[in-house]
Amino acid sequence: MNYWLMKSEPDVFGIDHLKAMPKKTEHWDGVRNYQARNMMRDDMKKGDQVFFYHSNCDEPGIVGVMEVVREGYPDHTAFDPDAKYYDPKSDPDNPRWYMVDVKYKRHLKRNISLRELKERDDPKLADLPLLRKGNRLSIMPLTKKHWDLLLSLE
DNA sequence: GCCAACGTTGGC
DNA sequence: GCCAACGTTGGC
Repeated sequence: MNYWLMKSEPDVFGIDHLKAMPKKTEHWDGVRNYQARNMMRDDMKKGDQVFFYHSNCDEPGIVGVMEVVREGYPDHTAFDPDAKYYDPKSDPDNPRWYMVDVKYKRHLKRNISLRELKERDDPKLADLPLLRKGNRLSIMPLTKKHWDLLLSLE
């Protein structure tokens, strides 16, 4: 089992949106970054646990837990000229972008904010990608140690 | 293959 | 809104 963290802007698609979906499940579309694409296409497996992270908001941080319920498949929104993340270089015969389906599991008892994690300044969290300067990856792998440590803070 | 220009992310 | 830190594009 693998552990991940995925970022989304709460104004666009937050954890409450996910919870409100039928079956509390939604496809994670719109990722247009190759590193993140590769992880969704190749590495994310059914049953993997994922932190839902709210970015670009008043208090960026980890807000909940979800689970991968469908493994990588082509992101069809890339084929749609009217879609926000349309990419003419991706077509159904040779899809460039992939997504996974995730299911809401629960909110954390409290939000674990980025600010708090930085202030904590825990050496065990030093190599957490999230805390590394300039890291803009919207999907990142977590070690079980990081996962457990973060969960223990809730 | 280099690198300047440009676009995006995301914290602040 | 600003801007640092990237990633991508495309001319050469």
